[in-house]
Amino acid sequence: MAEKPKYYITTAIAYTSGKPHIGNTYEIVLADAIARYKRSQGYDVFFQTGTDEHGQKIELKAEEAGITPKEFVDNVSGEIKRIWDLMDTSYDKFIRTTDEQHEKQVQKIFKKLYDQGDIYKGHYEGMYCTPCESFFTESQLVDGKCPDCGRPVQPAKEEAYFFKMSKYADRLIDHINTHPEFIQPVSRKNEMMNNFLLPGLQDLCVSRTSFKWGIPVDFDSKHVVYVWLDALTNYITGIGYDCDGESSGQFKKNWPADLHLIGKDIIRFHTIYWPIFLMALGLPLPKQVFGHPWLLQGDGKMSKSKGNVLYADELVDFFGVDAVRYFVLHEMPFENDGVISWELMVERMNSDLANTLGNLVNRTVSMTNKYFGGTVTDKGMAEEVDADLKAVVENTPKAVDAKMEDLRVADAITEIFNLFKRCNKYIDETMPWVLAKDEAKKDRLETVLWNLIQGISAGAELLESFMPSTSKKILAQLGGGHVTDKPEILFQRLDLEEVMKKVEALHPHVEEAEEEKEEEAVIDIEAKPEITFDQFGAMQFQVGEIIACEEVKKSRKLLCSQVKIGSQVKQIVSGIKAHYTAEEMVGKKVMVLVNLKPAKLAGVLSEGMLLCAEDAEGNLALMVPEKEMPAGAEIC
RNA sequence: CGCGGGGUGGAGCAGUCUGGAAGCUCGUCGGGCUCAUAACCCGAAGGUCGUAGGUUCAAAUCCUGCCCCCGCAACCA
Repeated sequence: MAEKPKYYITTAIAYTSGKPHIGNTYEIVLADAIARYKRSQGYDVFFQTGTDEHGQKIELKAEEAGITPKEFVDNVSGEIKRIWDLMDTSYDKFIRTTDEQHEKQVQKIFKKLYDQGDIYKGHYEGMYCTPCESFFTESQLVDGKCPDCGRPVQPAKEEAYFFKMSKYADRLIDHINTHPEFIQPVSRKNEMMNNFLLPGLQDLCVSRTSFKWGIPVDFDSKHVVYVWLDALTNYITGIGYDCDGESSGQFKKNWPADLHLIGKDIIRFHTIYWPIFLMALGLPLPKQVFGHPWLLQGDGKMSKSKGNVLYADELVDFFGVDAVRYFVLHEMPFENDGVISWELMVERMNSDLANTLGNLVNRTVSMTNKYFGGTVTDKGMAEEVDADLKAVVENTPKAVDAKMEDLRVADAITEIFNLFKRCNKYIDETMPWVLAKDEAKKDRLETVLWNLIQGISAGAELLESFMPSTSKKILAQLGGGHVTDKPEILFQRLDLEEVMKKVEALHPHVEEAEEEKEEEAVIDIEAKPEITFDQFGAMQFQVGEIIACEEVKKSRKLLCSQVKIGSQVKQIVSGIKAHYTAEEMVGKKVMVLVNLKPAKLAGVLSEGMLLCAEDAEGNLALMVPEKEMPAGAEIC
């Protein structure tokens, strides 16, 4: 009565700031394929996904939309769940970080870690955006600026709770070294070690006071729990972890997780902070974290501003659920980013799904109907050519298994399609239509069709993990020897031009973007709150003459200029190396914000700011006076 | 000298750890076949494996320099 081995797999929980694009959707489909495969192998699988719903960004988005944060996340979380369901994913639990059970546990965990001295109160020094009244970590900055309003941020302090990362660093380093499979792909391991662990881990700030939409620290109501401590714990709270030792049987059975499937951008959180939190809680670490690559749009990264974002539901409208599943799983290599575009999608659809697979099923069903009225059995008239087919049929499950063991899902699918190709070849080798003309070869013909049906069925069964409904449809059509009388077209070939026309109708942006360049580009940026004249008056602008300029060593973007303003000379560092050389800076008269608090950039003191205009591509242009003006002239 | 990944026929990728005749899918061209969704099968053309050197009997693979691209990190005051 050996129990089936358990397998606990999770995806990262999706952040509810907006509708997920195909890249996000890839992750859930990948996880689903692995979960289904493990189930088919007899594992007792628990598959968890969900949504991460706290944080300032959401608070702001809700405000913009004029609804409460809860209403906002209810909407988006519902939308995400709808897409996960649309993609036919077989998750067992969809957790939301706003679930009462989760929130309660996070509070308890925070308290426990505080009581045992892993969390202490201190001061947070981070980058502060004054207009937005928000702190950001370096990693949240967009191009070094405030991710919300795009303005520069300043270093500042606020009271905060910290987690003593350093206390557990050695244990983590040891764990990573002794468990080479822990971080996948292995190339990521070095990145984590060299960048974060070996130089010494800094303590992590685990609370915020600058916004409200989070789980409150119950013993200090000014603070909410930092989103990562909140989000990561979903992996244990979702299966019934209890901080007071009352964890559910489900938790005891499933933890530690066998696989955390995440995007490569958040590997750091999952291979450093999360393990350390677990150590602090006295829990075992997950067995494996796999940071999968990204799906990118052909002509550059997906971004909403470029208008080239692909959404799962839109793709499904064009191609159907299983075709989209097939594409994302097949096109995504193991270690490098994959590419998706309408053209590639149509190509895969036509060549793999319609031609190789769909047509194979269709021709097999047709022949079985035509020659045997829809029913064949094994007549045992084997010939030499059958051997190779049978060998492939027999070996494919093993090959698939080997690939899946290494999480090489794309390769596993390729193995299955190789089987289908082999079946197509078998038809040409045996030429059933020739056999059909000779009554004496009737039994041989029936054997051939039987072999074919066996082969295709074997492939279809393997396909269940990847394209569940297609798998069912094929098996139903073949019926183990009693085929349907009318083969249903599994995948209809698509005409690329027609598809592109429809896409064009849906997304006219491509043309618009070109027109914008020809006519005159206009840029709308997010409006900032109104300021008073006094606030404006607080800023002092003057004309400055650049008398010397050099590149800042060890920096990619910075130029350090000596700027003459009246009789004094200020040193100003600017991130404009990509747009101006040091030589061409010298002699320019530019607009300078003079009374900005000095700060160090790359260790170099900067005592002001050179003002630039920036276009949509991030090109910069220094502001220069339209007429000759002396250095030091006030700008008002 | 911050860390790391990448540059392989027209397109998208494997191969690099463990040197030994450059592979897959699509596209192109030619042939075959007609059961099938103008599908299927066979064959061919097409690559100095980013670049310059080095090690070796032998280098896409190992070593060194350089040039591009991309992540992370950082520093766009």
